[in-house]
Amino acid sequence: MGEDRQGRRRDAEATRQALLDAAAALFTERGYDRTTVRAIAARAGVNQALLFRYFGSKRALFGEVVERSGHRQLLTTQPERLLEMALRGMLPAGADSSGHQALEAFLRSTGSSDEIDAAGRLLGNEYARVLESLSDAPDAPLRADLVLAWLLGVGLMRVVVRKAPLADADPDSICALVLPAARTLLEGIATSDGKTCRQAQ
Amino acid sequence: MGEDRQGRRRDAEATRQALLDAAAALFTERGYDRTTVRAIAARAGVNQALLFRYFGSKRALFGEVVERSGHRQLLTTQPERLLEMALRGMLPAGADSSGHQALEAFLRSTGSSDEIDAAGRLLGNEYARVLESLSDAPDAPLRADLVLAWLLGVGLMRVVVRKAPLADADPDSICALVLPAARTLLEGIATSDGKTCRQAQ
DNA sequence: TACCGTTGTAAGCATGCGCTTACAAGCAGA
DNA sequence: TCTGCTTGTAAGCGCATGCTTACAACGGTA
Repeated sequence: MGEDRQGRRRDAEATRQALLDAAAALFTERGYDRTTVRAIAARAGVNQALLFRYFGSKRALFGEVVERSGHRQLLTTQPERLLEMALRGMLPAGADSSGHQALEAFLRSTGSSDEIDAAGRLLGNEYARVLESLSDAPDAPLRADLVLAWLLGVGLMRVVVRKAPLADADPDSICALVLPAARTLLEGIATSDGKTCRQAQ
Repeated sequence: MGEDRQGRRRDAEATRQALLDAAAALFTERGYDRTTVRAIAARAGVNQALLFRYFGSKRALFGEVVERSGHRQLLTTQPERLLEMALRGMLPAGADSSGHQALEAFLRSTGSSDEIDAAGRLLGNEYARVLESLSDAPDAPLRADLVLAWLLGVGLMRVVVRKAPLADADPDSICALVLPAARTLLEGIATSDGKTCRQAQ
């Protein structure tokens, strides 16, 4: 354990980044509650007192982590591809485990505290706004939320509950089932009584 | 606070039930980590040492709670109605807050520990088996998991993240959007290329 | 070289947690 | 009434946590 940390021995910015990276990794792996400041400092190869010097508190650190990786991914993904990218980000089969790390970190941290949930709400708002832009329906915001809920639910079952067969299914099969349904939901035209025009047979 | 607890002053079965009820309520409200054994005992109006006498550990208590309310709901709901009942159970607008409490308790507790996740997996298996029976598709188990994931995701956004507009939408609107799509997913026949037969308009 | 703010360190404080222990009070059978 | 098991209680143990403090080492500047 303990990352590199070679180079200049005294470099505030470098240790800040090391802490940020270590925190992102641990929050993603274990969630907020089960990640201790001692573990973060240890993985970063840094004295834990520095964590408080640079970030003030564990919660503030979490906020910076989510904000950083959340924005980073949203900004580099084009809207039409967000749905698939986010879904595949929930399916840690591919090597690109860093993709949409923020969603996973948040997923493992739900219910830890009101501030954590609030941070998640902000992140969710950004994702929803993008998804919403893909829909013409009058209730597009609600539809976007439902799609986002599905993404989170799949992630929940897959990475934290690890329930078979979902946890073992290959990403392509999942995408083949989820993406068309999600797109239908986003694109579907609502009738006056609130039901989608497609009947439930 | 402290529930009734009148009647016989010394009644092991009654205090066991009081603890079970208090634990169910608190786990549902706050999740596993944020619920303390002291709080459970206090709400039950019982000395906390008794909790350990009767259940051995906090985790064992959680297991009994989930098993009890999970089974109870599953046994009293007919398969065809499970989907709607479980979904509405996630939307705590109606007064029937006790419905599918187990799913909500689990939802707020994900990631607390491996044993907790395992308990959730067992519960999920039971729900999935019922949902799966509604589908004729060859990959019915996976489809059932995806539907269950959606239910959990909606609950996550609604009760723990409380993200608008999903959190504020009325249950009927949500059902009108989710149920047809979920039923389509369950009933839909997969074509050779993996897309459902119903086209996206 | 002498200084001084910045960066790093070791130790510990206060708190809340799950859980245990030692003991009192109630109740049943003799 | 006496005995012995069951039920309830008060106190606290040991530990891990987030966070703080007092101090040492470094390195640029004068």
